[in-house]
Amino acid sequence: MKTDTALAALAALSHPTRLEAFRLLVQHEPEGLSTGQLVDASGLTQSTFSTHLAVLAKAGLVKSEKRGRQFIQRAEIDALKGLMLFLAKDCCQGRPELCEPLLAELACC
Amino acid sequence: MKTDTALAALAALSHPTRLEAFRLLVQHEPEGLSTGQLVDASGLTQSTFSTHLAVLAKAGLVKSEKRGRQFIQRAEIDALKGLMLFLAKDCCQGRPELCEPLLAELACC
DNA sequence: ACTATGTATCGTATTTTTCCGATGAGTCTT
DNA sequence: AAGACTCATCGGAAAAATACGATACATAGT
Repeated sequence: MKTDTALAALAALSHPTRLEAFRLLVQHEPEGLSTGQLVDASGLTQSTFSTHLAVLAKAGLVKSEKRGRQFIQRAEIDALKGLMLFLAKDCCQGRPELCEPLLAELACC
Repeated sequence: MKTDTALAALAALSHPTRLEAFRLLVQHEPEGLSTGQLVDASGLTQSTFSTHLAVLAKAGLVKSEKRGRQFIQRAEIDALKGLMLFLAKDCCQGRPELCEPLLAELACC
């Protein structure tokens, strides 16, 4: 994952509304949720949430698929994976010993 | 890791200057780097970089230790670990099967 | 065709972030 | 004690993010 991509993903997830939406979408993999359901869950205006969604989409964290007259939003697990790998490489590259405890904790889930 | 902590960490890392500084500090674990060295590497003004550093510190990603008249900055690997666990739990909790490929890739480092 | 529905986009006001120079508070050297 | 050094913080300007209502556009149902 390129640095710019990681930066966009970090920025996208650094907002409460967007992080919550993304987590919600991850929980609803692989069926996804319609934009309207996400708007309802957010408690925000439709237009405001739409711009948030656009940020997530631009960062590659969410993909939408048109179904009828609504859009089904789905979390891009691969993008999350890519972001985590990017972060992990910060400590793993050159310093593998720093990451072993991390991997041990991750293995628990 | 609490959601607010994760949000602060994500926001802190979502800026090019701060991400680069953090990666630099991780590479220099456990000796750390002085604030001045980080300023030089950033190419920014001392004051501007200082505010960036404060963001990283507030998010718990960097700890500083006074040594003589300079401050030695060190990356808080545990905070990074916590953030990665936070992100991992998004997909692992309830959906362990989504994380297995992630763990496989992480194991490579 | 007409109307209702679901969502994106535009325009804009408010807030927040980001950047800088200047200043201030410690610390070392002489 | 004086001067040089390291870094944080303040004040303010410029840029970006965030929120909203209004509008536009496509699709579904009648």
